[in-house]
Amino acid sequence: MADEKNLHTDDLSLTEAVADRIRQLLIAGEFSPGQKLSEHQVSAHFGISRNTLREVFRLLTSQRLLTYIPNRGVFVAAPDEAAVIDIYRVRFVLQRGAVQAVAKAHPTLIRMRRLAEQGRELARTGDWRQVGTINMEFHRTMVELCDSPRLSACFDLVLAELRLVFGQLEDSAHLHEPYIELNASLVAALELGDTAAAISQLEAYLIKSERAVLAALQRARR
Amino acid sequence: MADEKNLHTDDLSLTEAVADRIRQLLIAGEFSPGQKLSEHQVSAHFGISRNTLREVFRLLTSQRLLTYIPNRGVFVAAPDEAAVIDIYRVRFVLQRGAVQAVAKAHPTLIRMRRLAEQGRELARTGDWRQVGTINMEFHRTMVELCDSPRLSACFDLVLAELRLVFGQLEDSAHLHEPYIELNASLVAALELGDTAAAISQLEAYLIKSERAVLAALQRARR
DNA sequence: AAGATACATATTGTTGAACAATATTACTTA
DNA sequence: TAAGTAATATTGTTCAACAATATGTATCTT
Repeated sequence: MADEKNLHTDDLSLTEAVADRIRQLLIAGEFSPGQKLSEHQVSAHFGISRNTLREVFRLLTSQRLLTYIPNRGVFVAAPDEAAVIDIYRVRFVLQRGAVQAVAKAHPTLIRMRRLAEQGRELARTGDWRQVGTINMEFHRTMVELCDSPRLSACFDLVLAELRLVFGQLEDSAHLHEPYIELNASLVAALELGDTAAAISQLEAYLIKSERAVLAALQRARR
Repeated sequence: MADEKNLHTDDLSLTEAVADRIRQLLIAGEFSPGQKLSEHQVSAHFGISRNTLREVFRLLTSQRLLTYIPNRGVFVAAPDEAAVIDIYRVRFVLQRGAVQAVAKAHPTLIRMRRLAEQGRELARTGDWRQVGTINMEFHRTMVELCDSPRLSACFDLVLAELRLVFGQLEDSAHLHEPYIELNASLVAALELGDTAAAISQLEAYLIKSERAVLAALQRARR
């Protein structure tokens, strides 16, 4: 891979800039799970010192994107089946919490509707990568219904982990396809204030999605 | 304050050991909120290098116990009213999620019952610091009903933040007193499998507790 | 006296080299 | 082949240095 240097900008410290960049790469699946990241190599690659890189590693480790083994170094996280199950458990609790917390006519609902429609359009064009991005954004927005920065931060972490899983899969492309319609009807239920319906839609979505991810993960591990 | 050195042990890296120690101090209210922590001073205090300390700061910042302002340094977090409100929002979503997720006769229920009783006994002795610790432990355990390491981790973060708030208060002593009985009846409802009752107990608890903390915080800020 | 300016000082941001402690690899020998 | 040992590489941590930014102080102006 070609070296990347001068990531430093005015508003972002070098540490944060490199952390953002590595997070990007991780989410995009540019590393293989479990791969070792040597301090020497990586610091040379980004043209930064080992000391600075170690701060970066601490940051990403606290976000569960890297795994840290004392005296052995830092490795790309390799979420296994248990991790996926746990991630979906978090999603269920947080997203159900959002549905139960939403006041009818919450302004954020409008953004959700727009994203749901955007997903539909993109699905027609067949740009599945984009569909995935929009789908994630849809669910992120759902959690913002809670108006809770801490819940949103927690949710962002697990979504990033989930993207790490997607990066491991060969065929993550169609993983979002069947859910576009579910998103739309979920929004509809929320707009009507029909909490019970929204929850069952959500639960259906999460169960299906979890199964698909687990299956794809097992296929990939073969 | 007397210097503390040689925190290094076999199983804990120096960075982690110092992070743990500072977290302890923060939770115990040994620093004042908003207080600046200078790299020079603190690294000298613990007998570690600035580089290592910076890793520590990154860890604690990611746990919201410290606040980081670029080029200005690191400060003890000073959770305000908005933070408290948000913390209780997280608690409600996570703990309600736990109540809704619990299978009857979950082994963890036994630990909750034991903690509830322990709280009762300690209340009689009047050791309010211990009562507070046990109460926290009770609620931590409740979230463990989810069997989700990620949810527990998230909950641990907000509980630590909450303790930071307590540290700011003059009279945090009796802040746990009225809730001991509520904890006991909450366990009772869970053991009976009466989810609805458990949720309303929980909600009552959280609302009262939130109000008390907010009031005490405003008093302390005066 | 209040406010702006410029200088001096302290703090943070980052680096590179160094060395001890721990892992990994390669090699030797039974 | 297996075990043991030496050689090598990597991590853990420190230190000293310097640039960039922030803070404090003395000075000047009106």
